[in-house]
Parts: sequence; C-alpha cells; structure tokens
Amino acid sequence: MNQSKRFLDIVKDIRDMIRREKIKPGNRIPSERELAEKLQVGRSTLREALRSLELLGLIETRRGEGTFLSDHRNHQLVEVLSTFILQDKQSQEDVWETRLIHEVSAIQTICQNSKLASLKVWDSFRNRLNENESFYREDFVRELMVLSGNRLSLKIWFLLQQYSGNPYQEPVTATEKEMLLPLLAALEQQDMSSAIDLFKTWSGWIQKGRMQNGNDSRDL
Amino acid sequence: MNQSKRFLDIVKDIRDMIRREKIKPGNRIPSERELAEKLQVGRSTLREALRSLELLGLIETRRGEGTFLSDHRNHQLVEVLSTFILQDKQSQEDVWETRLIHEVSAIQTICQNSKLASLKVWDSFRNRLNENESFYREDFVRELMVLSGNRLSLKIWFLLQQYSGNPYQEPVTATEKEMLLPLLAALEQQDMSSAIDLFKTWSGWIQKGRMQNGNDSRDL
DNA sequence: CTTAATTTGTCCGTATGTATG
DNA sequence: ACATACATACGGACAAATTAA
Repeated sequence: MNQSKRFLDIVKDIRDMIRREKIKPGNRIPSERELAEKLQVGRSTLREALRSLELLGLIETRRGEGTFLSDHRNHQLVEVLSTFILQDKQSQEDVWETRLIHEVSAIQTICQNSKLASLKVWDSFRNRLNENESFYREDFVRELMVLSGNRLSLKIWFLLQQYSGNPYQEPVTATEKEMLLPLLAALEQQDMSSAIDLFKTWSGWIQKGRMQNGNDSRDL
Repeated sequence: MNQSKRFLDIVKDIRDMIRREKIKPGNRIPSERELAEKLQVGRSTLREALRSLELLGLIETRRGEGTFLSDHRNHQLVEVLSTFILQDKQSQEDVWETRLIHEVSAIQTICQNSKLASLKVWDSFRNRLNENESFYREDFVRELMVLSGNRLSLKIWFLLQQYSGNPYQEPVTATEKEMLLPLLAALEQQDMSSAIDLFKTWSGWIQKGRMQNGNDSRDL
C-alpha cells in the first residue's frame, strides 16, 4: 500500500528512533550507512529524508563528522517558506493573525499575574525608550512570550515569527515609542483591556507599513 | 566558497526558475532529469532538494506524471515540526492552555463579526441541547474554529486537539448544558466578555475531570 | 487492448572532501 | 603522515506508475 512516499516513512522512523533512544538536541544520530542498514533502505533514499529534515532545521549535518539533532533556530526555513508559501495573501494574513493571537494571549496572562506585572523588566524597557536606544519589537514581544510561561505557545510563536517573513528587524519609530510608554504603564497596572488595545493599535500600525512594500524582497 | 550545502543552492535555483518562468500553483515543473541537466547537478542531489520541498508541502510529486507546484496551501509543515517539537515531555497544561488560546481567540473574532454572530448554527446547537440530543464539546468548538476563518489557527488547533490526549469524546453533562445556553445567547448578542467568561468556566470545568485520568495516548 | 515512452522511486558503486585519532 | 569514519556528489541500473500512440 505505502510503496510510494517511502521517505515519509523514513522521516517517521527517524523521529521514532530519536524518541526511543532519547536523543537530545546537539547529540549525534547514527551515520547514514548505519541508518540505511537499520531501516533497510538505500542510502540515497535515506539521504532524501535527512535532507528534508535538514531543510526544516531539525537536524544538522557536518561533513566528516556526522548528523546531529539541531538545537533549533535555523534560517533557511524562513526564506524557503516565505518565498514559496507566503506568496498567497491569505496565508500571509493567517500567519500574522495567528501570531497576534499568541501575543495578545501572553499579555492577558501577564496582566492576570501580579508577580509578572511588577517586574523590573518594564523599567528596563522604559529606560531603553527614554534613553533613545534602539528598541526592537521582536525583543519586546519575545520577552512577553517568555514571561507568559507557556513554553508551547512560545515555540509556536517562534515558529510563526520565522514564517512571517522579514519582520520587524528595524527599530521602532518615534511615533511608536509614544505608544509604548502607555503600554508599559498598562502592563504594570494590570490594566488588561488598555494593554491589549494599545498593543493591537501598535501592531496594526506596524503591519500596515509591513504590508505596503511588495512581499518578495528577500533573498538568501 | 559555497562548496558544501549544494542542495540548498538547488533549492534556490528552483525557486528562481519558478519565479522566472512564472509557474503557477498546480503547474508542472520540468522533470528531474531535465532539471539535473539544466542545473548541472546529479539527479540524486537534485532529488534531495525536491524531497525537501515536498516535505515542506511546497511541491507535489506523482510517480509517472511529474512534479507539480502544490496548489492548496499546505500547512503540513506545522504538523511535521510539531511532532518533533512536542517530542520532549511537554506538560499537558501547556497543550491545553495553548488550545484554549486559539479557542478563545476564535470566540473573539466571532463576536466582532455581526455576520458570524447571527447564524443559524447557533439555533442548531440550541436545538440539540434542548432536544436532549448528544452534544460533544469537540463538535461545538470545531465549529467555532472554522467560523473564525483563520485556517492556520484551525490547523494548529487540530494538531493540539490530537496531542491533548483523549479529549472530550463524551457528551456534555446536564450541568454543562445549563452553561451552554447562556453561552450561545452571548455569542448571538456579540457579548464578548460574557461569552469568553462562560466559555472559560465551562472549559475549566471539563478540564478538571479530564486531568484525573492518565493521559498520553498519542501516536501517528 | 497493447505497446512504447516518459517520469518518479529506489538502490548500488565509486570517487572525493573533511574531521578525528 | 597515515588510517579511519563520515558526509558529499555523481552516474548507472532497474522497477513501478502514468500517459499517449
């Protein structure tokens, strides 16, 4: 039945093996020849599966050394995806919107937790705003995601961040900074509705600028 | 310089070719041998690149026919990634909480859209409640997710649903039904805060019962 | 219905670059 | 310097599936 799409089975087998052998990120997985022998497949076929996983950023191969489980954070997946999938406007908006879902939820969680609302990080961000230092949206939002404490949501967010193409690598503008100070205040005062409103306004403001320029202006 | 990672160059070349030739989703791309000849690489190496793109859901290969640009947006990569991401012992609370994030967000979207709020589905659900028919949480929430219109969020939700172990296959109890009627009313009246409160109360109620019995029964 | 051509699926053999001891 | 182990890459061979003549 499953004679075609064998390399998908291999992907599954490798995943199962990793789980079974409890291989941790950074560890080495068996060599190509070993795996081919163990899984009873040709080396070429096995390599196709390995390459797929490599493009996804799940493993890392180093010539002469071996193949290793990646401690994630791989770039090429960003470019490949953004150039293929994100051509479609609807998908692009879905990614952005889903990202916002997790971000807003993180803010809700933070506002509901008094310990999180009264942290020194807010002062830190405020200082960076006042000192006119460079301030990146990604840094700020990442902090929110981490603070929310949901690791799975954080991972999904991290994924979506990569998928959303070339995002907010640029520092925030002066206009945005004027929005951020009230947002920080709202977070500290646990004023959830204000915080969310301000955040959404800010995010919507940025997105407009983002959506203006044609999407594909990236290369690798 | 770029002697290693040739298959990444091939991925890039294929992308450029698709852009240059203006190949649309669903169209066929040149055969493996043609591409290998044109790009001056071996067929095995080229296949590694193609497989990678296939696992990402960007292309589709059919034996005997050829290779095609995938036409329906494929977020299957989220699934593949998630099976790896979730391989480490992820606390069930995170999965559950993340699921709720998407569900609550769907309710927010629905409440903000008057067209969605005034649909006959609510009456349908209400009837099933009153008629004392079997009523499953999953059916109801799935409807919410679909109505929200974010396909990516829906896809992630499906995924989390599978990973949250043995979920809500049992019909809702009489006590829960008494919570559901006000929830339906709140949805129709676009009373967002009430709807969310009721939904969270209901969900929290169910989760308590769920967390009692042991969980993990996942496979794929 | 049969046959031939095309295309992907799979495997093998060989050579080469690279890291480790 | 040498040997070993590994990934990288190529080309050939055959099987299986589809399509067209």
